[in-house]
Amino acid sequence: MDQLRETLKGHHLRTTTCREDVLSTFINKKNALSHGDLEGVLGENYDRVTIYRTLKTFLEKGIIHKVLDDEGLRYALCSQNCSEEKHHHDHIHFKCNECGETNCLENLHIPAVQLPKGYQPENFNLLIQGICPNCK
Amino acid sequence: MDQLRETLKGHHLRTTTCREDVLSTFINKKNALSHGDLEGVLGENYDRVTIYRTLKTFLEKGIIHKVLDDEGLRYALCSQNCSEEKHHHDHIHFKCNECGETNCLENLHIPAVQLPKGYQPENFNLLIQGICPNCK
DNA sequence: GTTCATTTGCAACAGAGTTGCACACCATTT
DNA sequence: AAATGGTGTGCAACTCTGTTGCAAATGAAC
Repeated sequence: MDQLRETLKGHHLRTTTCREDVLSTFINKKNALSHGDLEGVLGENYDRVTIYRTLKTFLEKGIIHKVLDDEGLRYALCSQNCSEEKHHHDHIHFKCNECGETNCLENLHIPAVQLPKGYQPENFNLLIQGICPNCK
Repeated sequence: MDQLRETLKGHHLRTTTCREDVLSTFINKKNALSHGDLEGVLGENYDRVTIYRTLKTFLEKGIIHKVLDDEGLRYALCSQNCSEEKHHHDHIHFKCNECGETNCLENLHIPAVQLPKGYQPENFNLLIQGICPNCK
């Protein structure tokens, strides 16, 4: 519980129950979550709008990052300590076509790609879809 | 013009003016297009809903595929001849942070990634964001 | 405990995408 | 060329997702 407060403080955020609950939901469920997922869990306690704003704040402060698949937008915890200034974002995400869960594969790096002349890459995002170990 | 009819027929679709126009828009503009983009070009001639349904049909038949970036959903022509049964989708997309355009990099392959045990990949989607040659 | 800035809830709104239904159109048959 | 049947289109209404403005509530610092 204090862990939550620490994290929030570390990112220069006031501790509020909503923020604590959203953060702990991310920590407990390990996979990427959509706004709808969070609303499902916390919707009784907090307003839709508040959850949207919490996500937006977390994004800006570098606590979470966006995860995209063909179904839409989700969010996941940043592994490295991202901050407002510096986001680390060369992610590999694996989406299971069976259970629908999306997870960050933290330890992997995206292999170098030889881009055609003139392209100046800034960040990389690899989405792999398939079957996850749990569904195999 | 006959080219369009051929393509539609090849995917078992009736030729209608809307489908021809949507298809030729994709062929002329080479980058990925959102529903909104198409509505901007063709909205005077066709209903919003019709454009949605055309996109859905094209997706199902394998004429176009989804492209996602942090701003939302777009569509681009399938390079290979995809069909209803078989989509070929190991794509690299490059989104320019300057002009906002997203393009498929057709000729590149995604290098192999060493996945942890138990992960069974089916397809890969790499989104690279940065500056494109035109905006450099 | 008071204070002030920040956060929250509510209501209203905006945009994206969907559904049902009647009419129009395409391709096929005669 | 006209009739036919199945498919596609336009319209209206709706749902879902996300946003904005404002007043009331709350957190942190004094």
